[in-house]
Amino acid sequence: MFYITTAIDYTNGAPHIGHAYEKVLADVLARWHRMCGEETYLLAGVDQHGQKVQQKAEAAGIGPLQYAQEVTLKFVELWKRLGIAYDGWAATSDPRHERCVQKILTALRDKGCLYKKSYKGFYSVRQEQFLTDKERGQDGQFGPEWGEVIELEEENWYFNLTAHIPWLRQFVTSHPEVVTPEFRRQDLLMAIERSTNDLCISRPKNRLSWGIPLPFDPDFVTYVWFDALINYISFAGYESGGDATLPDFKRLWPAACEVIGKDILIPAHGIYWLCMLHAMGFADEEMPRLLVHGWLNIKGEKMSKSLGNIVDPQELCDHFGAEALRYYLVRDTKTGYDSDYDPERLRMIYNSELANDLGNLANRSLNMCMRYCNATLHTPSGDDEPSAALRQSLLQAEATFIEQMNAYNTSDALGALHAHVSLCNGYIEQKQPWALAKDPQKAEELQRVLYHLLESVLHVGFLLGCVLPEASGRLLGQLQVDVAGLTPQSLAWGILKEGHQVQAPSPVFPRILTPEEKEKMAAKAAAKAAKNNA
RNA sequence: CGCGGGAUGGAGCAGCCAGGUAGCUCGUCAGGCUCAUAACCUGAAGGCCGCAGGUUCAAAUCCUGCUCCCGCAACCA
Repeated sequence: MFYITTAIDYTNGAPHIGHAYEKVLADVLARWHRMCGEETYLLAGVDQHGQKVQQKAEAAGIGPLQYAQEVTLKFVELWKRLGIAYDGWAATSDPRHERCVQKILTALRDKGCLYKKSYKGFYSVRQEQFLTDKERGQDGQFGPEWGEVIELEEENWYFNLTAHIPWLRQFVTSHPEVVTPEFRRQDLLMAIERSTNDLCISRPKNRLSWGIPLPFDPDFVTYVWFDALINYISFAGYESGGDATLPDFKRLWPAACEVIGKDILIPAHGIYWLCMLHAMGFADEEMPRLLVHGWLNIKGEKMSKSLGNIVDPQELCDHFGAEALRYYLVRDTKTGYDSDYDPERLRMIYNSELANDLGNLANRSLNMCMRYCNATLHTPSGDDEPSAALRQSLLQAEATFIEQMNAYNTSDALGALHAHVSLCNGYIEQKQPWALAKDPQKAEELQRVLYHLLESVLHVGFLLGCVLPEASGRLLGQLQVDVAGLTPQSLAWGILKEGHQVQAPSPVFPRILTPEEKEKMAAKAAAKAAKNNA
């Protein structure tokens, strides 16, 4: 079982390109494992509670649930548009989740992991939060942005996080596979050394009402992380009491891959979450594995509302198509590292690798098959050096693809496929099938060439299915092959059978044109029309 | 001296760990081909591999120092 989760997105604003990247990455990995014949479960969802949602809802003059649901809809629409095929949906206002959170809280309190204590400090009424020295300005005072600052004493519930830190240190040290990439694990190890405080897990209701009430102290709601992180197990069926609408926890857990951003590794997932699970009684081998991705910057700058450089993924889909965006995101980003979003690169990579190289390869190969061989393929008899080299190249590309996908390295995996596509285009120049077609003596060689090309397109098109499900389907449709039951591991040369019939091609990856190019094309078409009329 | 990442032809990157002709994608220029989505193939131009030292027969690669850029800096409830 490959149980893969994504960070649940906070519903205080519309999704941006960074949200899209994470879901696309997770979806590609999930589709990859499904394709390999592994039972797979992809969980996505939204984090709906908390102060920011409450504030935004108040500003909008509606209830927090309604506000959260409206924003949730934007996420759901985007995932649909991007083809994110999740099996479970984790919305934290779901009663099944709330029940689970409360069960866990009760169990932890009974175990003695939670305690209540009082805290006194400076509190900003306007921002509704306690302030620390970090918020003080140069002059040592709290700035005007905090409004009225008062001293306040408040009781709250705490989780005995520090009691679990020695275990965590030992666990993360001795299990390097728990965090990918490795340099993030180093960050985590350093952060663990700085973890010296317990975690406050409640908010008084008079301050924050939009949350899950503590089952043993109704004046408080649950702190948002203690609520949100639990989604990974609550929606996997943990302590569900046999709820048939939820999966069987024993089958799913532990998560093979929790996809998160670098911003929430420390402290949320790397420290809180692992310690929470440990406190609940999960053993070392029941801990999830974290896949930490980087951020998308916009032309070298951090994406932020104040810079006004937020990129709307829906608009990108309108412009370039959802699959072009999917390909770009997982091809141009080295998993784990930051990358720079640039629509010019999107266009460039799509046009070059998909339209010009793969799409055109499929198109020209199919077309030659139609023209020269009556749409009929024949298994090759005889061999030659370039054809043998092509088969070797394909074998190599597939091995690399499998290896890199399993290592979450989508970019190099796709790069390997593209390398083979390039080789195929060179092979065509070398063999010149249009010349072979003119010589009846060369019929056998011609058939061999076309067979090698289409078998290649078939293999590449099939593997690409985890990134471009729709385009892959159309490609395979034109080849008239059914890949049901096929896995990357069982992919062997010779899927196309003697006498196989193919379809007339139509471009699977139409070029994305710039406005200038479009104009040029239109002018040319007009000139042609005028000529035809004359 | 807080931690980490980076500086490689016009752009984006690989190579560095295990020193030995500087490679890839895009762009530019020139050819070729005509099956194809103004696509494809071949070739060329373009880099003192951030700076300065050192080790070595040999340094983008190892060591030392420096400059510049970029993140992170938990807890702050």
